[in-house]
Amino acid sequence: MRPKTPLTQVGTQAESCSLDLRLHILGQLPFFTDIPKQELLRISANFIERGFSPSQAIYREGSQAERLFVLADGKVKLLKFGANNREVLLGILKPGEFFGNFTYISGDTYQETAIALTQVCTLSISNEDFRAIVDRTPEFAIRSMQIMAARLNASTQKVLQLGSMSVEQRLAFTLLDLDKKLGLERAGVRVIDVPLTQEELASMTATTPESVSRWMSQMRKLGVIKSGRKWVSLLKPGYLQELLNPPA
Amino acid sequence: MRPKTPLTQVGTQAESCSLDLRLHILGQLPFFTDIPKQELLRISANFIERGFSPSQAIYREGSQAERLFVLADGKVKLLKFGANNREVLLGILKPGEFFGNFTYISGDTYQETAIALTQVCTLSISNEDFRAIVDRTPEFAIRSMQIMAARLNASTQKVLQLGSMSVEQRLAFTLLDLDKKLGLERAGVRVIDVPLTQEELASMTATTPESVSRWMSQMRKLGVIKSGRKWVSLLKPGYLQELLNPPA
DNA sequence: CGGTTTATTGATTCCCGTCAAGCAAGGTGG
DNA sequence: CCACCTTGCTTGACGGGAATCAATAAACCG
Repeated sequence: MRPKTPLTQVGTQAESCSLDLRLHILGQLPFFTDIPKQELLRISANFIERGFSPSQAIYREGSQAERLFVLADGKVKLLKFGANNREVLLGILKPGEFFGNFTYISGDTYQETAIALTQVCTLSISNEDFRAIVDRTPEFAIRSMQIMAARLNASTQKVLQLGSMSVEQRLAFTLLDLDKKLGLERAGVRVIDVPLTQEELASMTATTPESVSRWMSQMRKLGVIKSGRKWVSLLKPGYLQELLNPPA
Repeated sequence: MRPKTPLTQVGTQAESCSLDLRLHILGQLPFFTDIPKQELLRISANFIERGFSPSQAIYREGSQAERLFVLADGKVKLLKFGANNREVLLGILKPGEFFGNFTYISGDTYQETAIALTQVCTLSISNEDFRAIVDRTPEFAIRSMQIMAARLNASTQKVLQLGSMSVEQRLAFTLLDLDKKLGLERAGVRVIDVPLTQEELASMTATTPESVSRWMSQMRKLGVIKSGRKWVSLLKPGYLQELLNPPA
């Protein structure tokens, strides 16, 4: 009933990632298409890479926001502390996504905490370098705005979710969302490829670990999902989708 | 117990605002400080103005997103439909704020609906003109990003609110927030200067009109607030602030 | 002044959070 | 390889906060 984790495993490597990776990663980002090759080389020279181990903080809410990060490898969670000592999980990032400081307002601080969920490799650029690039590459500015717009939409989506759905719907929605973003085929079965505890799932959906567990047990009995310690797999996404539609 | 509305009244004027307003409004925006005078003139020439009556839609979620708006006068609400036919109020804008389409992705649509709460005057610029300005004014791009970052923070704040507070706390928080943003002194009393129904307040806080009414009745008995049809006034903001702190 | 919108209040139901106890999995070290 | 300990998951019992249903009243508008 509870198989071993089917998620992508990463050996406990050194906490840094290969230099080769840098240009490769950056060059493939949709973000940089349309950016002249020469400019790209210049830009990539400004990035530095760094590795992190699972559960290690990449930066914390409130500390000096000095860099803009690109996730090169692994998974990262963004979170923030809310009222009543509750931790709210804002989102999960996969390779290629940007996080950290987008704006460069002198003296500004990070608005949330970023923590590695797996072995992680990041590329990052300083505020100053970022600003310099924007100044000489309008296309870069537009792209940045598009990314921020996408992030804003995602956040708005979360507001909608929390503001209009029941716990069950939020869970269904969140699993479908995670599957769409992080799902992959593993031995012929769809798996959400990120190690999430039920407590983390609870803090994503504004509920409690107990409620998550109860609901997942139920879904497991119905054959809608499979799950184990820190992993979930969707067998009948259609069933979850149904839950989101008004019941009549 | 229920005095007449103490809010700012605007006569039912023509649905447009004076041409003089244009440069005046734009010139005073923090957004445009640091932008060369000459460029500012050029930019302002691209804006067109338009007026709206209370409850009139400025644009709707899903329709072609063609313009970026600046609110010149009046109050606007942004909303979106969530699950279970529930309407979620995302925010309230006051003069000087930007809304509409920030990004110019061809074929993109507005992500939310904007509705006038009062008589409203807007200035707006087309996607193309906006793009042209960004291309030749990096400072403008940075400013835009800062605005988007601020919007993202506000949205994140709302996620935190919905994800970690009780109904009572959300109401207290929301009133304090509205007061900070839209509060003014009227006959020696602080008033939240925007006509909001309890239903709208409910859709801002993810609760029901009944719960809002009950809580407000209670607060009124305690002398914490005064309220009437479509208006609220905070007498003891400190009391509301207390509600937000962990009860021990 | 009639009609519509908005606010109030009570009765009732139920979702889901809290508290509590026990179990399974995984990692570590002897 | 097993004992041990930590971390994560499961399940039950219980209570309360808040949604729902329903009816009335007050405020506003033409």
